[in-house]
Amino acid sequence: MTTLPAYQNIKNHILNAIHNGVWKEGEAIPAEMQLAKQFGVSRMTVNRAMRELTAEQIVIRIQGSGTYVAQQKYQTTLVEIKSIADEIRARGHIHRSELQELSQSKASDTLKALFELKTKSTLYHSLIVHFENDTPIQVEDRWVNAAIAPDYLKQDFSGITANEYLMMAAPLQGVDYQIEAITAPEHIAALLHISTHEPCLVLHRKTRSMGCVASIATMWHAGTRYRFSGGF
Amino acid sequence: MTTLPAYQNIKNHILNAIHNGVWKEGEAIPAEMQLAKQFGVSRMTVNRAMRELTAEQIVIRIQGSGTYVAQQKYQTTLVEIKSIADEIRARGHIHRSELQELSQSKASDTLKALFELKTKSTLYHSLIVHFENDTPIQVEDRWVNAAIAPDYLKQDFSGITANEYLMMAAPLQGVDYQIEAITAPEHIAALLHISTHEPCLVLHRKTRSMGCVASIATMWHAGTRYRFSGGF
DNA sequence: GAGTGGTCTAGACCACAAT
DNA sequence: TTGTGGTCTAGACCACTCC
Repeated sequence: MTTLPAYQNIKNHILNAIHNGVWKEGEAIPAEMQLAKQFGVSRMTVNRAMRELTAEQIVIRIQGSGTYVAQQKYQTTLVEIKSIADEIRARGHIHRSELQELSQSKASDTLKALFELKTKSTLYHSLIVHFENDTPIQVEDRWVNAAIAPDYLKQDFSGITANEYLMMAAPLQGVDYQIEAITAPEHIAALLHISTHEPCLVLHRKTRSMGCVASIATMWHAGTRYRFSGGF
Repeated sequence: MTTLPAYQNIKNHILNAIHNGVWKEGEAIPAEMQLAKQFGVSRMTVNRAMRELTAEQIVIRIQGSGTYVAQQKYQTTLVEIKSIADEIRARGHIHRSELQELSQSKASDTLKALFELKTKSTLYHSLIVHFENDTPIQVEDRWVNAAIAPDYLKQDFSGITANEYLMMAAPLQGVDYQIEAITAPEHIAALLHISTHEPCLVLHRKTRSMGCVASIATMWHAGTRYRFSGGF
């Protein structure tokens, strides 16, 4: 273990003290000048340590008053899921999509239940393959509530993703997700250019708008070519 | 419009220049000394501006080399990842874990890089299987920085999970994740009671404490028995 | 060896809060 | 008025990269 920078030692000292309950939520922490003397360090060094702890929401600082321990942080950790098109473009690669299917039908019993419908309303269905530099990266199998997005069939999905259109068509109220690892059925595997026994990273997403289910999508990714990532 | 702090003006100037394409991704930004002269300001003030832009992932800095525009990011929605033990208990099922391996060693070159170590420090390694009602649900392969959790080897992992102990041992500062779908190597597949060609949902997690990497864990789940879920 | 970022100092002036 | 944090300076030494 190499010697840590002075500001990091100060941060660790503060973090430990809070963690061990020496200072509790809302309580005041010694002033910069005092900590500077205590650690035999310049005030600027203490200031950096405290400024970083402020950015990390460990403490709250009030000018003219003092430094206080912040409310405890969220214990749950989060993973970000990004838009496939934005993600590809952000990497500086070319995003292209191919519309495999676009149709309209009455909801089956299964879909009626999934969409939480009382009657067998009209649904739209699309099957789109997203490419990154001509490599198929995602197959997006989507059902859309016609009542929410009546113009869905008229969209040009080469210029706008289904997701982007839905975000424009109606305000998003809520989302539910599931992520799983399974093998793909034949027609999906073919579109991804993989074999049927290769693992797929699958994201199921249900979005809500206007008080009802707007869209249910299943997004298939080749396990060898795609992963979700995130952090804080 | 009150006058902004000098460091904020510098940040805005850099952000605008990147936004307007003056400097593109990967390109170098003028050195601290040069910016200090250009803005008629001390180098420390430029340093603060650049340090904050680094924390915001706008730029990347390489000591001895220079400052470069980072890749742009975009985020949309979030998935929550819960503690396996809590999750099983919350479902009203019985959680039990089996310690397969617990050892100590010097970091290999690969691990040294992953832990962002400068020297080949001591690491602990554990391999734990988590059961839900006697069905293996997760294999947790974990490396721990001995400097952060010196008592790791002495823990009784039947009473406390490795994750719970680490949360107690040192305050958590940050987490990074990756989720992928791949097939398991033989020894993992055997522990999960699955075949080697069955898809696994794999979570890689790196946690930070005290300014360094505390733990790197790989969590393997049978694709047929486990999924991540969340929403808002 | 020259240039870069990483850190640190010992002062300083200011805006603001508490008293 | 006193003490707090917010900002800034003009130096400095170091580790590192690049040539």
